[in-house]
Amino acid sequence: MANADFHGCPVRNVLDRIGDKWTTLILLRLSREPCRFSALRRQVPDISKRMLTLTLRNLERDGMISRTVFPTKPPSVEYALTPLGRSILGPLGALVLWADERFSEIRENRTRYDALEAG
Amino acid sequence: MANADFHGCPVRNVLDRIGDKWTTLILLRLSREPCRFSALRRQVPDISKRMLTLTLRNLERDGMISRTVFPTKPPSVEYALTPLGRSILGPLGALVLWADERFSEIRENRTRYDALEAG
DNA sequence: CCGGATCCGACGGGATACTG
DNA sequence: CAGTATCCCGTCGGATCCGG
Repeated sequence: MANADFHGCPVRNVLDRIGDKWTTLILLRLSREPCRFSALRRQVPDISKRMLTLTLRNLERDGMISRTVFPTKPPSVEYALTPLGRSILGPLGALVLWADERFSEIRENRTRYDALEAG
Repeated sequence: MANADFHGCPVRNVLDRIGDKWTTLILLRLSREPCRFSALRRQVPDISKRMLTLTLRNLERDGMISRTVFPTKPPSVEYALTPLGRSILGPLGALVLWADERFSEIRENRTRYDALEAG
């Protein structure tokens, strides 16, 4: 297994999750209401079936979301946040807020930096 | 340029940074006091010169840290948080706290999930 | 409808050697 | 001391096809 030296670091484990491409978007979507697979696909634009499945599996493995199968025909599956999953919404929301407030400033910094580099 | 569709999303831009392997560790280290290149290398275990340089450059480009060159011989360079960089410590700290509090629970969930998969 | 299996390109990041 | 340049490999993630 790779990165064996990081298995014991809580911060790295959490950042590896929320830092990936889709996890945060899924969590934010599920924070509004439980959601089925197909509905998630439509509401999280551009995600592939493969990555949606993998992201949901990882979140389920961590105990952040629950997976409920309804034996209808064809079957339907509903995903919802667990208490553990809901508990990260606070810290995550603070970060999202920070991003919204400061991003224009960051973007200005980047263009200015890049302009100086070009000269 | 890749991921052109994400350039306008504040959340993705921020998560792409703090989600990478070293940025958060650097920020936390600099939150205690300004620090020189070599000191950072020693205090952030296992980081390579290459990745330390790249991470610092990205943070400087975003305006999160400042870079001050002292024309001594040999030269020394000091990195420090800017006000913008300091402003993310709150949200980041909340996340780190959450990680520390919940990681044991997450790890138990993972081992239980993996045990069921194996059976 | 909800996935799993496979193939493949792109990118992050480590190791190493060189520079001012 | 503080980087830069090059090579290389593992992983992430998209596309596609197959199955219950």
